[in-house]
Amino acid sequence: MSKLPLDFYERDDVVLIAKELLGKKLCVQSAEGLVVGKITEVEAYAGRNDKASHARDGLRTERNKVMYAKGGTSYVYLIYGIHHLFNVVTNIKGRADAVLIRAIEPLEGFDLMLERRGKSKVDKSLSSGPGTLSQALGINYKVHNGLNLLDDLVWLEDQPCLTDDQMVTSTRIGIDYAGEDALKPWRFYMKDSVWISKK
DNA sequence: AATTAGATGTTCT
DNA sequence: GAACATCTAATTA
Repeated sequence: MSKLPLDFYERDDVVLIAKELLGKKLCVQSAEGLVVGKITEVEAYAGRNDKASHARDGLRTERNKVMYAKGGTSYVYLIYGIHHLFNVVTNIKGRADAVLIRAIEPLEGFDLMLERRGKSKVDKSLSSGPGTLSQALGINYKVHNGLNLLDDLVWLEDQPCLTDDQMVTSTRIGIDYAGEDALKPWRFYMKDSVWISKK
């Protein structure tokens, strides 16, 4: 039930933090109600030496500037003109690491998620994918970008970490433009979960 | 079951 | 103007 503290986010190892985020609870409060999901799939993006990151080569733009904020900040942006992707900024201020949340298992607020997704049944398609999860949680890049995850709008709650044999490691999705960095094994998902974007 | 195409809008060259 | 950390429906097999 306790929120992840600043210390958790400000460490200098995105890959480790990404792995530890598996199984944690992601909570979003809105006027319509509270929605909670368990994180089942993540990807790590490093501020340095990672061509797949928006912050590659120290690049600083209007869009990615929140990646340089302190750990425990949200980074939400629009992709393909349609989907809102939710990231957790990590590392200290000035170091642009981030973890992309790619899938969740719904825990609370089923009705609200179904309504927002225009669905009538709870199944894998409700929130297994970075775009659909944001829709289910009501995350919008104009509203939820640059928020402090220690506040009461969007936050993460602690849960036991998984062991390495409870997770699967793979390359990241949709970053073919990144050259050899596309081969980095920085995507992690829960082995025994159905709530995964794809194997 | 697997592959393809179209949607959509913001950012960066 | 091209590319983009995607999803879905429609098409092909």
